[in-house]
Amino acid sequence: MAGRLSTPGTTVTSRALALLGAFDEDHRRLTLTELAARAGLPVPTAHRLVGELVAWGALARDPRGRFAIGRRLWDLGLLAPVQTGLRQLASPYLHDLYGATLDTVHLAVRDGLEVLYLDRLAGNTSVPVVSDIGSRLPMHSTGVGKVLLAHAPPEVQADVLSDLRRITPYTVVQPGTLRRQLARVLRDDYATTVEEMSLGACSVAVPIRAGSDVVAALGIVVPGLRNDRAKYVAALQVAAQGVGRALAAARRDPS
Amino acid sequence: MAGRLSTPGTTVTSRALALLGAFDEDHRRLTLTELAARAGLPVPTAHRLVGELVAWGALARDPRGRFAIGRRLWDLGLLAPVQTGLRQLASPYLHDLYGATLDTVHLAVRDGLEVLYLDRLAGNTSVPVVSDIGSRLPMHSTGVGKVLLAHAPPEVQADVLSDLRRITPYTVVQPGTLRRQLARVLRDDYATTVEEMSLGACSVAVPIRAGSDVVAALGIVVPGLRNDRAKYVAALQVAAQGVGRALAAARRDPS
DNA sequence: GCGCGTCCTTCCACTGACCGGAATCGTCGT
DNA sequence: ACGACGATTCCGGTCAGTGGAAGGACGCGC
Repeated sequence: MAGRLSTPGTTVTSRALALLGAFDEDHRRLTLTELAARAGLPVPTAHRLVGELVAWGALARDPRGRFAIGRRLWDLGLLAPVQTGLRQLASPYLHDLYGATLDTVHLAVRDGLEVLYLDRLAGNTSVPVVSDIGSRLPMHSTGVGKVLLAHAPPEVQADVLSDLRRITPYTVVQPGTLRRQLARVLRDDYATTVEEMSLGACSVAVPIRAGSDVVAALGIVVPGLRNDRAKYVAALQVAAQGVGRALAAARRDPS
Repeated sequence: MAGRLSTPGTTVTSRALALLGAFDEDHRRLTLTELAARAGLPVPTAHRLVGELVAWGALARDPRGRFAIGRRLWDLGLLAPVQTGLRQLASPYLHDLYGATLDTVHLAVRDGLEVLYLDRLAGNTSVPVVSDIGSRLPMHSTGVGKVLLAHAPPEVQADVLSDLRRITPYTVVQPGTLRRQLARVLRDDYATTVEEMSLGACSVAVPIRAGSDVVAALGIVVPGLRNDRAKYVAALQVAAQGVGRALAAARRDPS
């Protein structure tokens, strides 16, 4: 009366990964039962797998017996190639930029149809900023997103343009309007948003290039854009070019 | 003539984890064959498991067909509880400190018998700094290490004191000397090093407290320590107290 | 062009590691 | 004391995983 009832086709590995996938921004700590439910596994099965994950250090138990992502996965995550390298290289330039403006500064790359934020220096202003390191936001409503979208392959652009969600009253939801904006981004080599992601927040962003490819974007969030737009664009471009040169230098050296 | 020859006791999960564990600081990119060898698995077995890991996003293939840690593991790593929370909370204070001094600033915790660096703002000076985010260094030769060691449980202190590796000619390798320094750290509430980790680099560090527990350390690396030591200590303590207050506030609020 | 070395991928029959319902064991709150 | 809930342990049936062998896909030297 025992036997295996798991739906065929499910591998052990995929189950272990499902357990890891049960954690997200809003669920950093889970009990075994929650974990099993979120991963779609029976409790005893989850128990055994989780035991192995904990033994290895992928998960950890907190004092209350709940589970969380372990330190070893944190270590591994830092080894992820593109992000870490880029983040480390760009870090000093981000700080320079932050020092010069004291506004919130972002480093982001495209991940599928979204923007992935690799780093953020939080400005001390009270501008509402929703991004956070590791978070993803839509491309059509952020400065860095527009830059990355403008340089993305046509099929990505088409996918994004076909589903423009409204986020604030000022979000651009007309494909035609956005397409025109993207053309302008290519021409001017920078993008802006005005309260399109959150009210009271405007942004300017520029591309970061490795050779001729756009590999990331650098952005700044400010309370408003008056006549000082040129100042921000200039500071951003200096920083972006610095990162680009550092990237090129690093690419020649190791790999 | 097929059959299973794997040594009994090895689980699928442990093999998948062994594959992840094959990556480290010096091996960020591996071919399938290297991966299999480092994980101690036959190539076909590694091939199948790696396929699942890639499908899930734990690993990624680069253009040359080699494997590396994937973006999804990077995401997960950011969810690791202690570090992320502390890092996020401390971030603005680190930036303030960096802005005030323009020297390299560190946030670190104790991990076993070593110091684990959670964050670093790289100063633009040319002081040789060996630490990096996620890296581990010995406790007896770094400023943050001495702070954390001074507040560590006696058995940890004993373990560390029993094996003081020499790193530079100035590294403290006499247990008695270090013990006296630790006592002074407790009295003065800050620690210093003078070229004990790398030549040309000195450091000052202070503890970060949550309540009365020391949970982390804040340090700064400078080219030399003259009469300005007091200035650094004061700046560090202001920042550390700020982080401590933020920690206390955060602890009251959510979980 | 051709042989050779290296690495990647597919195949497939055997079998022991995994599965999960059921039962047991804490540990709460009432 | 008792019920409710979650964490553990048990254990026999079975199928997912195993890995040697064979087949490709390159790249390189001659």
